[in-house]
Amino acid sequence: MATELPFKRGAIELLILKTLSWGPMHGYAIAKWIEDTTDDALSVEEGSLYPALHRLENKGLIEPSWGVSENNRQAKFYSLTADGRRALRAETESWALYSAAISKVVNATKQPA
Amino acid sequence: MATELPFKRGAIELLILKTLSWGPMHGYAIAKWIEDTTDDALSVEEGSLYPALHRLENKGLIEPSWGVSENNRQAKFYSLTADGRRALRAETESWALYSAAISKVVNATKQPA
DNA sequence: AAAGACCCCTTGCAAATCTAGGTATCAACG
DNA sequence: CGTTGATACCTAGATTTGCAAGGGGTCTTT
Repeated sequence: MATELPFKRGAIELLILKTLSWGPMHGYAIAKWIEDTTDDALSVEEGSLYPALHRLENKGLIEPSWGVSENNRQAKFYSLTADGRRALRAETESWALYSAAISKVVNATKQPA
Repeated sequence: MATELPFKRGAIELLILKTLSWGPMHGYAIAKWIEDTTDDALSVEEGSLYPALHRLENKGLIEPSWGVSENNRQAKFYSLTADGRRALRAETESWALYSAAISKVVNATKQPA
């Protein structure tokens, strides 16, 4: 009974890039891995997944190539491009700053000036 | 020169609720306080701020009343309602779960199964 | 033969942030 | 006294993006 946590802006793309940093993977497996890794706290809907993959491809951050999945089905394997690796670093850093900033407010204990 | 960190979905509302937990405050001051507290890592645009305030008001989470600001100007002071306090608790918890889940993926070091 | 998991996709809605404008008041400065 | 800058509020429109709800097809298991 996972608490359904809707994705915020841009989060899916970051997670996809991170997932692909392990090596080429197809969309369905990417979604599964994210769900597994977060103990189903986050669920990656296909209606969010595939558009996100296409956006990343259009931006030149990932590259597709057809292959055969571990279950013997046709599948599109995506791999990170050099730009994709750069974007992953940038967005990871950005996420760290962002979540730190939010936490700073949420955990504030002092009155405003 | 703060790194511009665009807000994700729903984040502004959480920060506004948190800010108002200190007591009634007007919109302009809320924005300033958030920017100060985060050392300008987050900047609260007025085009995001006021619609967010109106949304919160429509949901019954905050309540406005006109008064005079510390700079001797007419200002709309918002205060948390009981529902607003509940929402603050709920969204704080939700943010903690969400950011933990994202971090779990972003900081993962092991290969997927 | 049927069911269910696997794997891809698109359309269209809804929500929310930001850009770019606008109005008005007050204090301070030249 | 006129102008500038900070204060304080607002909205319209563009853009983005997550998601619900559909669709298609393949492979395995029962």
